[in-house]
Amino acid sequence: MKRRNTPSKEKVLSILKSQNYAMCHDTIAEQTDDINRATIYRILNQFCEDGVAHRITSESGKQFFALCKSCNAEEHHHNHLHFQCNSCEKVECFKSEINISLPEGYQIENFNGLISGFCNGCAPN
Amino acid sequence: MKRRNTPSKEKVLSILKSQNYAMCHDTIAEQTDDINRATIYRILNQFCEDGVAHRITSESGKQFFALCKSCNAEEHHHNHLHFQCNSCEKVECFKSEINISLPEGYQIENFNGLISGFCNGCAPN
DNA sequence: GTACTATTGCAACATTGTCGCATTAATTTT
DNA sequence: AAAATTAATGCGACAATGTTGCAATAGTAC
Repeated sequence: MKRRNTPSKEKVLSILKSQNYAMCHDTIAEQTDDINRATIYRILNQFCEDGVAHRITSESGKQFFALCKSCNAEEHHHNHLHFQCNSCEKVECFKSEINISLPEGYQIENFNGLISGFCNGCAPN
Repeated sequence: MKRRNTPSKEKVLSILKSQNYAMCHDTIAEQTDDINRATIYRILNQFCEDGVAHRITSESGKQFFALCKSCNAEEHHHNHLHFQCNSCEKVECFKSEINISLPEGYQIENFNGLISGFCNGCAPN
């Protein structure tokens, strides 16, 4: 299925690009002119399939999306950790890749690693 | 608030004990005699508060619960990775603790690390 | 046994994401 | 440039999962 370029996709992409944080659906929606909910979800899912963005599932189960640096539809490398602040709820990507070793016979498809706590700005004291 | 011991709690605890895997709400529910949905959720949340169990959020956002080895209400240590098989959907705890280092000023409250892929039994060839 | 209050069941609700289908519009073909 | 093809969209309904308020029930301490 060949992708088409549309104003909605460009808009969502530019919103993702404009932030240094991973974003969730509703934050993205706030910044658009009434793109339909379902459409935003579909666009985000497409971005993940195409290696444009990656998905982070937060502890509450909510999905966040961040642009990929060097992925494409064939190769995703997301063995980095994410951090979500329990106060401001922002989700950010940490740089360092973590080393994953699996037991014999296991195959990895994806890694979702999320630290939660308090970020620099929100930490008490 | 002082905890009380009830048949429902004992039942849920014994179910968790009986498995080497983390379990989700519906798998637990299947093994009980009609304990109310909400009650099971409340019991599981209590176990997490009390350091009896820990919660793993799967990629789809669904919660899984596994017994803690050496936690209590004050101290939880769950810097280990979990693995969910995309085929049989079982969630297991891996032994090795991972080393988490945070930027200056950040505070960790919890870590949710989930590898997904195919387990030994389900991996294609 | 009584008093106190944690726990339970029930029903309603909240949140988040998905899906089918008719319509619209991006892209290719003529 | 017009027609044809089909991906993308909007809408509404739905699914899945978890939470909450409230009245009834049942542990626990005395």
